[in-house]
Amino acid sequence: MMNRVVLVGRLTKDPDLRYTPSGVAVATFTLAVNRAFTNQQGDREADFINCVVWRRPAENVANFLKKGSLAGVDGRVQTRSYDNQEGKRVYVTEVNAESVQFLEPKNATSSQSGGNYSGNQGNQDYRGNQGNYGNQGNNFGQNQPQEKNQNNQNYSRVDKDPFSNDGQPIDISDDDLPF
Amino acid sequence: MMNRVVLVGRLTKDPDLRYTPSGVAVATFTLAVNRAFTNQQGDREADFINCVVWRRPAENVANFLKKGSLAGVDGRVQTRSYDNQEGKRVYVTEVNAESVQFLEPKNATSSQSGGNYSGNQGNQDYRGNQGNYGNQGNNFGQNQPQEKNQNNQNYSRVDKDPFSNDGQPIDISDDDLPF
Amino acid sequence: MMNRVVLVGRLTKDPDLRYTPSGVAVATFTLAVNRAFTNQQGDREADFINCVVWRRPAENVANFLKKGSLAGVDGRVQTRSYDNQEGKRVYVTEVNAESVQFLEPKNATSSQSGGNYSGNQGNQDYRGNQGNYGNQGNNFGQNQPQEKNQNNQNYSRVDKDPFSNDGQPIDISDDDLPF
Amino acid sequence: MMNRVVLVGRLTKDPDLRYTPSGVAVATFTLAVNRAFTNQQGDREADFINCVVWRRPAENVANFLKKGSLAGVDGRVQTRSYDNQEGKRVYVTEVNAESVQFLEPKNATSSQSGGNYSGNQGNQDYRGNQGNYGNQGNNFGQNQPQEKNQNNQNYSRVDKDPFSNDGQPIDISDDDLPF
DNA sequence: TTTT
DNA sequence: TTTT
Repeated sequence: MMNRVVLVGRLTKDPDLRYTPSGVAVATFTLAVNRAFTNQQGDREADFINCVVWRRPAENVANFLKKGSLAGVDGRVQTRSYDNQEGKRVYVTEVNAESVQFLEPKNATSSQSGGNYSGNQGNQDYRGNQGNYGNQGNNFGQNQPQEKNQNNQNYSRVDKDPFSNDGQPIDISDDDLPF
Repeated sequence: MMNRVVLVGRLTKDPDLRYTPSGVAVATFTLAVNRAFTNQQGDREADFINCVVWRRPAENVANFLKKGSLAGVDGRVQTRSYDNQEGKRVYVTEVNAESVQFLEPKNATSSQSGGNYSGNQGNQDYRGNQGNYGNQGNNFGQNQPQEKNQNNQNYSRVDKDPFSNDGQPIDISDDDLPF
Repeated sequence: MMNRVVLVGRLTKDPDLRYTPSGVAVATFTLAVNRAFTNQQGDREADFINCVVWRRPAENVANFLKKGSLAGVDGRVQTRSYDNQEGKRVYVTEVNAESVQFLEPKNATSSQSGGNYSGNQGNQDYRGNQGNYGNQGNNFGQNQPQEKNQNNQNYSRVDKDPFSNDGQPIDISDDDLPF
Repeated sequence: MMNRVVLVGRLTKDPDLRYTPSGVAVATFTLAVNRAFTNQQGDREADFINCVVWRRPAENVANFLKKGSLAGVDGRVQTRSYDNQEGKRVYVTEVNAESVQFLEPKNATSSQSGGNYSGNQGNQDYRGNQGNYGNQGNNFGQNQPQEKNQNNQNYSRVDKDPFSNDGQPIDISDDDLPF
């Protein structure tokens, strides 16, 4: 089967970075993607699309993107469900970002060249360099200049729905890792 | 901004065709898209992605696809929200299918060549050339052979969330048309 | 069948705008898209992808993009062939851009909000609603501030291969219109 | 930058499988993708898009696809150039297939469930299982039933342009590996 | 014939 | 050099 999404939009808020109990980074953010057309009232709407990104690119996203950043996402549409606090099954559709592209030019946040935070399709892995997957051809590892002040939390258990992180952390474990 | 999705999967149920008060066709269906990889337990999961399609292609979908049909979708990710019966705001992410491709070969349902039901990607054009929009190079208008028996309803008001059509039709009007 | 391409990259040169004998605008440009990974020598390469765009969006491209501009393209891969001056058949693969997104932020060339030049994705609609096709929700018609100085030619016959416009205009007629 | 292509079409010929001097599998094939719309003469054309796929998925393609097979490709547009026999530089645009999806249902060639030959974004690689990358969740490794009779060649040097394999093998070495 |  |  096939499943591919490409988005370009702006972060509605700073990304949210967390770690699974076993230490895997997960970042979530919402992209506002303005529609190309206007509605019947003549105004342009936007779609607000929830995105998840894992591991190294998650950390890059947390470090280099913030509210308002222009970013591109290449990934897959994913669905999951969980039982909310009222015991009702909730269905969630979101985008699993395999790579996130920073499109804020030269000036913004920090990166001097427009970074590419590629995710789990990592080519160089084939040559055996375990450990820095997702770090494809950019040098974020070496020089991470002036990182954003980040209030990223380190839960031992994080909210099942990373977008509604209303405090009570629940039950996303490593089982939710997409690999 | 950019927003593009391509999916290939199978319908989880027969598509649901409805009409807005002003007579515009809307079909909804869910595509099961098997993932290319297995989870930690070693089994292959699927994503269940809700899709909406409008106008002529909606009718083609209703006529030529059914539960289990293999179909391709080219469209956009869209989000909307509505207030449910408990007065709580519900956020929905779904795929607006601009074109739907029938991938069931020769034999199945009916179409002899694999039809392409192209949708509303030329949005502003729709007002005024009623009748052959979306009918791009296929001949579904002329020969719709052995249509599926269809129980499609014709509400004057349809459910705000077309995927949870639990009977009580609410408040989707022409305002929900994406053009 | 399905055919979808999404690209983000930079123009290698100013776009080239021409007109068919019947007055239809065609712009061509090449996008340099840097690869996410490095080659065996450790350096990052780029793909140089030829793009074609028709009608109103063609004019927008010519007016608002220039060498080095960051742009997004949503379109289809297309192939054609022609006989070159030695009578040899030449096969060409390029991207037909249905919409072009200007991603140069606020400052650059002109546009204040990042325009979206949507193209010919509603093909059959074009006959008859001349004039505002492709102008989806942006206001380029009204305010085209400080247009680039443009040396766009108006051939009565343009080169069959718009990317090798080596002077001798040949044989692209309206037959090459993708609709 | 971003670069994503999704195609569904039919193979115009049996795929061509070769090996680089160092033993890496490369398959090439051309997808005929029918256009959704008709040209001015009213007939439906097709695009003939050259595709390349590497390693394990290359072998799967060679084993399970043949002329006429319906297949989906998820990959990137790539460009390269080489000097032909007349010493003239030739520019090539093709699709690097990261994953290839077999869409021929139940009956055809062999596979009983519609295989997914995923390419070099292989998730399970992250856990260290070198050697069977690209084999994502399908079981082609174990049961490759009734393989097609294949005349696949094993050049020590293969043609620089894998699509014009006119006999004289030239100069594609491991340098052409996209990783 | 390539962009930052 | 094109597929159903």
